[in-house]
Amino acid sequence: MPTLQLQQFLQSTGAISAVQAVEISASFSLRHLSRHDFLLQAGQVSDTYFFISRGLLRSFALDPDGTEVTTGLAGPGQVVFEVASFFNRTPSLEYIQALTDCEGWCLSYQQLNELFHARSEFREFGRGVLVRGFAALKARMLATITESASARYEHLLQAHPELLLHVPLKYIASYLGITDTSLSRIRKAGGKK
Amino acid sequence: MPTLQLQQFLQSTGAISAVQAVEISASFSLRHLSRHDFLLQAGQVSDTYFFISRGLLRSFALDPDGTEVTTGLAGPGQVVFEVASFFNRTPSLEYIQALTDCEGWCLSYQQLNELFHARSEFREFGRGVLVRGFAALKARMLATITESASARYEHLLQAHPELLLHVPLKYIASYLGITDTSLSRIRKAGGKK
DNA sequence: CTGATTTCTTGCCAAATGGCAAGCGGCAGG
DNA sequence: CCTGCCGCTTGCCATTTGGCAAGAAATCAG
Repeated sequence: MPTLQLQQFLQSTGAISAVQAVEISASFSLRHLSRHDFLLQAGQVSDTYFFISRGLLRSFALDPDGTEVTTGLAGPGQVVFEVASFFNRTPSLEYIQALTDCEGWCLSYQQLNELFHARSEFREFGRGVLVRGFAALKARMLATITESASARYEHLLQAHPELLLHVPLKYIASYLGITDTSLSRIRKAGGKK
Repeated sequence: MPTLQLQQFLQSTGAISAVQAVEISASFSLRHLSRHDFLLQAGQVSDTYFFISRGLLRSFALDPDGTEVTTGLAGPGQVVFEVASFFNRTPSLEYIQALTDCEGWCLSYQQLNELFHARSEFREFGRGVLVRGFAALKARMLATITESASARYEHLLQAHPELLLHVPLKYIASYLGITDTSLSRIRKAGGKK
């Protein structure tokens, strides 16, 4: 099984050795998602810790009016799951949906917990993933406050140009905190910021 | 020592029993901060896991222009530390400063890690704290995108009316993602949102 | 292949927010 | 005291962003 990407990911926090990564990766199971499939729906308890090896996923919530708000975008090399729902075993407020056909490796809550108990290095890794996600969200929050919409768009493009190929404009817009109309105008204005 | 608040906090995630809370709380040491003291400065490695028993603290970052942006506000019953710096042992990008005289209980990184190794229930607790903080930040991010500035202000007031007493307007404004001028106008407009 | 839907753009105007500067009032330190 | 800084407000106007609607373009499903 081509678990190389997964093994590299397991080593990415520095807590897990190459040998350990091979052993741990054996606990994951392969899963495919078709475009538009939901990995998680609001009301369910998130029970899949999903490492993406191929494809793009989007998480979103509904605001009081029922409008979808994109809360996250993820591609190969990232894990997706709803942190609060997964660890607290509470119903999720968010949806996670495949934007393209996807392939990845997953663990259930129970499997992850068993690994946590059995392997302290995997615990460390798990914490590292949480901390990384936390820091990324803080950075995004800060950018939302300090940068203009067009600057945030430019940065997203530089960091993840692949998104533009498969993610409808409106999803990117709500991720950036603006409307699709505004994003269209920002793109028209082009490089001149 | 009046560690009651701390013990209650330790029990708040459900992972730690009352008896365990008493034992664990003994590892914390009391610390006082005077108004304007820094618990952490940018460039330092966050090494204090600080549970607030009295007083208010503010965390902030500097944007490229050198303007302070309030990234967090915390009071009694909350812990403050810079997650990424603390766990990754990297220099912090943020400052944490006392807005009023403060009292609280703290652990160093080493002490916290020793407790993690010695006590699985404290590990669970630690994860719970991280997850809680993560969920709170996600909620704040979502509100920043979906709600108007005045709505965000009203909600902050309802949730933490005590802040208004000790936190200068400009700090609250940058926490909400607006200028102090705009916040002043929002307050003038009053209840009518 | 083709009709239907979704996605994207654009024009017009309104609403929200920012930038700057002046002014006021209180509080702190000399 | 009294003086100076700090915090807050306010007026004026510019900029950003949103709401709505129409139309063009791309994409999807049968």
